[in-house]
Amino acid sequence: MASVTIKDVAERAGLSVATVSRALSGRGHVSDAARTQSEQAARDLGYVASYNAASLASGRSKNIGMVVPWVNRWFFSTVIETASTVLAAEGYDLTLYYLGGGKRERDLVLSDFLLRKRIDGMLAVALELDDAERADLLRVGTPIVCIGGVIPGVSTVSIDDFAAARLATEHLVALGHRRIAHIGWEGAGDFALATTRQGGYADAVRAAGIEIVPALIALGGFTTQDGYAAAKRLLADPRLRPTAISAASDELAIGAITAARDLGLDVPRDVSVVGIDGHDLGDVFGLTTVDQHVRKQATRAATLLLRQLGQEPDTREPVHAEVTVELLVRSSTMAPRPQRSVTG
Amino acid sequence: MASVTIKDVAERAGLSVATVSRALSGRGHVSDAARTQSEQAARDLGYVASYNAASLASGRSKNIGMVVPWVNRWFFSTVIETASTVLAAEGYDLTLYYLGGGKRERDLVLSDFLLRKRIDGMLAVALELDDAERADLLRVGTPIVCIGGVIPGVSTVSIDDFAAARLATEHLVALGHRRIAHIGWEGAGDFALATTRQGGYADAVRAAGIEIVPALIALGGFTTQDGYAAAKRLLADPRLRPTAISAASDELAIGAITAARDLGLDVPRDVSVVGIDGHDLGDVFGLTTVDQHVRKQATRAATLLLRQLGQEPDTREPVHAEVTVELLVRSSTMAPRPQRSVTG
DNA sequence: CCTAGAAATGGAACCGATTCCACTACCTCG
DNA sequence: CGAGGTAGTGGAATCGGTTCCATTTCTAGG
Repeated sequence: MASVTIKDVAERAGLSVATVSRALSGRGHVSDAARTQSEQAARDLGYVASYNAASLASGRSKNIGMVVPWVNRWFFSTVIETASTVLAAEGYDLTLYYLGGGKRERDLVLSDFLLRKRIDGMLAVALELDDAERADLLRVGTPIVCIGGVIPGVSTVSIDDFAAARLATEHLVALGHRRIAHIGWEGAGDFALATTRQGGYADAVRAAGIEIVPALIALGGFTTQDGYAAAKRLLADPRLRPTAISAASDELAIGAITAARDLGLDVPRDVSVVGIDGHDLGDVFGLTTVDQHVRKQATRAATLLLRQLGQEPDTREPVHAEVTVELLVRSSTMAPRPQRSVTG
Repeated sequence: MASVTIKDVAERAGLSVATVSRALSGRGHVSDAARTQSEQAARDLGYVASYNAASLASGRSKNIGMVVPWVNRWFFSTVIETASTVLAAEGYDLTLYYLGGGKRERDLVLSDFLLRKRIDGMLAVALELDDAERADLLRVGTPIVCIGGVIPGVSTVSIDDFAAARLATEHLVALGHRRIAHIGWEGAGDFALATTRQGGYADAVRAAGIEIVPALIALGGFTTQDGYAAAKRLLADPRLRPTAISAASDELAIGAITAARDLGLDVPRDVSVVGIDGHDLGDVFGLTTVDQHVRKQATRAATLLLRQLGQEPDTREPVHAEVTVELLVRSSTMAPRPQRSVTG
């Protein structure tokens, strides 16, 4: 009820409030004796500093805001878990701002919550900003690190989406595939990744001297269900069927594999499938993929943000870190079967 | 930089700080004129109240803490998304405490963060407490609502795990299965669900006059990978093979379905699989399951917590809400094939 | 031996809101 | 017409820390 304050601790320790504050927070000069007594008294009374009072007085809140467009998708939940662990180790809490609701919620989060002084810094995951929003955020001066997508003026950690998709698709090309489909998403809203992954696919196909066939490109949502539906459409007609699918994410790829099986097709004998992510389930599905080392990205982003918090505001410089991706060959890809229809 | 405070707003509106505070927070009596002026001035200046200052003064922080043992699992990420949406609509932020790290992190969260006065209330997901921890939490007096698992003295929203597992297993029994395996987890740590789901399975089997075969019960982790591994073991030997699997979660069930397919078995012809959850992917995998209406559980828990926050501390009574489950029959279950070896 | 500078400490201002209290102006009811 | 309430408002205390500033003590350098 009547919670224990720093005053109580000071009284018990026989010291002033100021000294106890310095002793417990580790700022300023305090004798060993004073430190020991303060700590002992705090422990005896079960004292924990009120974050609100400390924040108000010091301007530091020991809290990081994290903006995510989804939680219930592998990439995002993995980033949340990883970043949370890194931040917790440094004594930071993590307040989650989920943009699921739509445009109104999005505006509210972006315009309000940075101003409320509840957070010291912000981790934004796969957030695409328009110019006005970007200007607003920069004006506030709160350190921001984005994961996924490069935003000018804001520190970012990301992969080269274009290169990742090209790497995945080149793997199929190298195996001898000529009829390669793409399952991905439209480049819109919060998703800057979009166009670039589709671009990487197109680049690899074109570089192999293969013509782009619009009918082999299925753009839609991000979920496994979307991948399933897209693959069902792509694989429906045996005459038009691609021999391989390059998916923009592992979730789409897993959906595609499931769809192929439901159509009675064997993966990889009838159709090869490659994804991008390094999804935990890739193992179970034998999925060949381009690992984007999500945990490393998240760790690096959190670490970068913490480092920027330690710097003077005017010495902070936007940093762009790029994590290298890696092709992980498993059992969902192989050379296409020789087809009579192709060459007499 | 020099952020705008309530004082600035008061000056611009030509009112006292006290009146502006009342006008903007909606507490106490304020004339329409004063309200309008305050709001206008606040808008002009782009004023947003500092949550820290408001919390310190009022004792209300407009922030809810959410304790989760995982983020990267369907049940948990779905609860997070849903609760976040409900809370945001009422102006509450959500601070996430991820217990992934282990015992030390867990202790830290439970002993520290409630005392820091950063949160008004707590949503705990699938958290099992020992007596000492429970006593500690109750002493603090912060409203708590748990999702999954019933804790005495604390409000909970949950399903009847025992009944859910029995319902799933009874479905298999009704189809004529006699050799029914169970994939689940040990009842330990944060997981009170455990024993009861296993219990429901056992109860249904026993009620059908079938003897429990220990070799048909595979207990392990919670992930799809775990389900895959367990099913591979259970289905390996054709002579010992069960005709149906009752899994304690949809993720385990999806792993089991994948394992069966990899073994060249047809689901449901060779082996039926049923899960518990209502997982979004159930559709794609044609999974028969017991839907536990996770979003409804999360909504109810968040709503309940908000209601308790509105009540006087001494009028709060622990509430136990139970959400009813529902069998969802899809295509992963059917009657077993007649087997020569069984009867003549 | 004297003095500059660092270490150690306490008093008090301060962070930015909320809310208690006192006061005035009006209403209403007996 | 006077008493009791309620609406509307501002001044000032308050929440619980942090940190500036002043003071004292100690150490080291000249």
